[in-house]
Formats: sequence, structure tokens, C-alpha cells
Amino acid sequence: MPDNHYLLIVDDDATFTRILGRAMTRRSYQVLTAGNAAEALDLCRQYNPRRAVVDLKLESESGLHLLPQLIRINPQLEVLILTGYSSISTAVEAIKLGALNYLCKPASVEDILAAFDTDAIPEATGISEDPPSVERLEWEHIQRVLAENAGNISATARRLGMHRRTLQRKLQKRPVKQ
Amino acid sequence: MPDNHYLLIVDDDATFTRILGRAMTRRSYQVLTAGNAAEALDLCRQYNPRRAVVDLKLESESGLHLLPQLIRINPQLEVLILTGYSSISTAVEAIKLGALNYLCKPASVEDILAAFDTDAIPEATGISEDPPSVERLEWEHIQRVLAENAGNISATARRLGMHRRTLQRKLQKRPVKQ
DNA sequence: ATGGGGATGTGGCAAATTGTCGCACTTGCT
DNA sequence: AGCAAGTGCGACAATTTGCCACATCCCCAT
Repeated sequence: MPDNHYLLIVDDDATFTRILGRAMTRRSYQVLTAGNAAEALDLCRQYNPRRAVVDLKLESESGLHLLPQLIRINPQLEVLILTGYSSISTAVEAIKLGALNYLCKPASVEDILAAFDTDAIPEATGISEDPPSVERLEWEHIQRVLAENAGNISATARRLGMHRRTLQRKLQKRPVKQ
Repeated sequence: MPDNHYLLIVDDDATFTRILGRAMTRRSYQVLTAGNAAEALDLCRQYNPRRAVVDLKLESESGLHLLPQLIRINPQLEVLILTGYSSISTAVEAIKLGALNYLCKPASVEDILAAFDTDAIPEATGISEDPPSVERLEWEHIQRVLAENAGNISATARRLGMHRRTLQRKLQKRPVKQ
């Protein structure tokens, strides 16, 4: 184990950081939380955390912009990008910028921990292209259109040709794992 | 401009490699084509191409497996991964393994060139114009996977994570229309 | 401030879709 | 011949929808 267990959580949703922070504290991380980029950079400089969970969508600035700054401070930092909607291009961008991994919200604490630790053997395991399950495909598509419509559920349902009530119910459920 | 314009195209679909190869030749690339991993590695060693387009789904082996081997031969190689479906996890995996970019088929020659030449990422799935309904998206996805499995309904259902009976019923309901 | 026009969250219920078995038949391989 | 795998289909239960009816909110123009 490394010399410290500092985990930096960056998200402007206070509720989310609180919940995740508590869960991580319970797993013996020393949790630092930041609500914006400036705070995050300060904490990073001050505590030199080993891992970070960064929301892609911060109020004004983008998590994608924050990412390289954090890594410049500490090149060893393992950053996990969290995003509300799944977009391949942002996922690719995040990894190119040095993120360790990329997850879609809502993600469970287990998902997050797994995303940090899975990195171990990307090559050895037989990676093959599996077609995404229809559920997964649907979920990602919904997230994309929802993002396009700025989170407007009614409009999204209309454009997706599904009933608003149905969309609501789907959104309440969990994302499907691959 | 670099010392050579060799472009390696790796895909087991001969028609695709021919079309893409011709288009790239017209754009003054010297095109090398391979139908499997072994050929690809040979060509890579022999010609030391600067760029490569690799289909993620090769017959037996996976493009994701080939990727690190190519890069080991030539760390400068710019590899573009082409895939049949848009899947965030494989996109992330590909970039982690050193791919320059990730595109979904069908991609135009322009898309491919743009993916090589710009850091900005073209929206991989070509979304954002008019969101297809979930039904339509599902239908297209089913057709793709079904084709990939040579019309095998049982196998398709398994890979799609849906019940065989359900797939049967879906296929019956919509013969082929749009 | 007052009243549209949208959006959102819920509950309830009928209608439609799925999940699950089972069974008969065909194919390809040994 | 016998086996493994795939296919088509009927029946029935379990879920998931579509749809309607509110009750709130919020924003904006009157």
C-alpha cells in the first residue's frame, strides 16, 4: 500500500460528495472534497492525494479542463472521471488526458473502486469486442439525448418516442453494467 | 511530412479494406492491407508504417489484442481503432492501450482522416443531429449483431443479453422494414 | 399578482411485452 | 444411430409499458 490514502472528490453536487465521501471514509480512505476546480487544485497541492474522482460537469469549468492541471501537480495521481451522460468522445478525451478510467453516473461505490483497481491487467485478460447489451445501448443513448436536451425529461421522451412516464421510470433505475 | 506515408489497414472484411485502401491511395498514402493479426505484424515489421487503421473485431483474434503488439514494434505508430458498435468500455480500453483514436463504423474516409489529424474528436457515433428513437436504435443494433453471428438467433440473443424467445418475437414483428 | 404553459413526481390500472418452460423438428457431426 | 445446437411456437406468469389524473413548481407576459 502507498504512503497515503488520500482520495480527492471533486463535484459541485454537495450531496453526492458527502455520500461518496462517507462511503470512502468507511473504506479507510482519507477523503478530501472540493466543489470547484480551484479548491481541487489547492487540496491537490496541499495533500498530494493518490487518487481522485472528478465529475466531468462542474459548474463553470469542465472536469476535462481540470484533469491535466491535477496531473501536472502530481503525475502519479490516479484520476477517475465521472460523468452524468455517456459520450464516447469525452471518454476518449478523458483517457487521452491521462484519466485512469471513466464511469457513468450513477455509479455505485463498488463500481468506483473497481474502476480504480481494474486497471491492473488491461492486456493479459482476453479482451474481445462484445456487442453491448440492448439495455446498455439504450441507457447510453438515453443519456446522450438527455444531455442534448439539457436534462429535460419531457423533451427527451418526446424525441425518443417513448412515454414520459416510462423514461422517468428508466432513469430511476441503475445503469446496466457491460 | 514524415519520411513515409505507409498506412496499414487491418480488417478481415476484404471489401472494406479494398474500398478504404483505394480511397487512401488516392490521397497519396502507400497502403498496406492485412486480413489478420499475423499479416499485420509482418507488414508492420517490414514497412514500419506511420499509421494504421485496425478493425476491433478480427476473425479469431481481437484488434485490441493486436494493438499493443503493433505498438511494441513501432511505438510511434498512430493506430486508429474502428469498431462495429459504439461501446464506451472498449473505447476506453483502446485508448489506454495506446490507440490514437476510436471510430465507429460506418465511418467515412473523411472521418478517418480527421481522426488522425485532429486532436479534436469527431463525435464517434454521429449522434446529435436527430436522435433516433430507442426502438430504431435497438432494431439496428439487433440487425448488426445478428449479421455478425451469421443469422444465429440463439447466439445473438445470448450476446445481446436478451431472451431467445424475446428476440424471436421482435424479429417476427418487424420483418425488414424501416 | 395572476394566470397561462411547461416540466416534474406520483399513484393506479389496463394493455403489452418479456421471461420461462416445455415440446417437436431439423441439422451437422461423430 | 446418437448427441449437441438451433429453431419455431404455445401457454402462463412476471414485468414493463402506456395512459390518465392530479399536485406542485417555475418562468414569463399580462
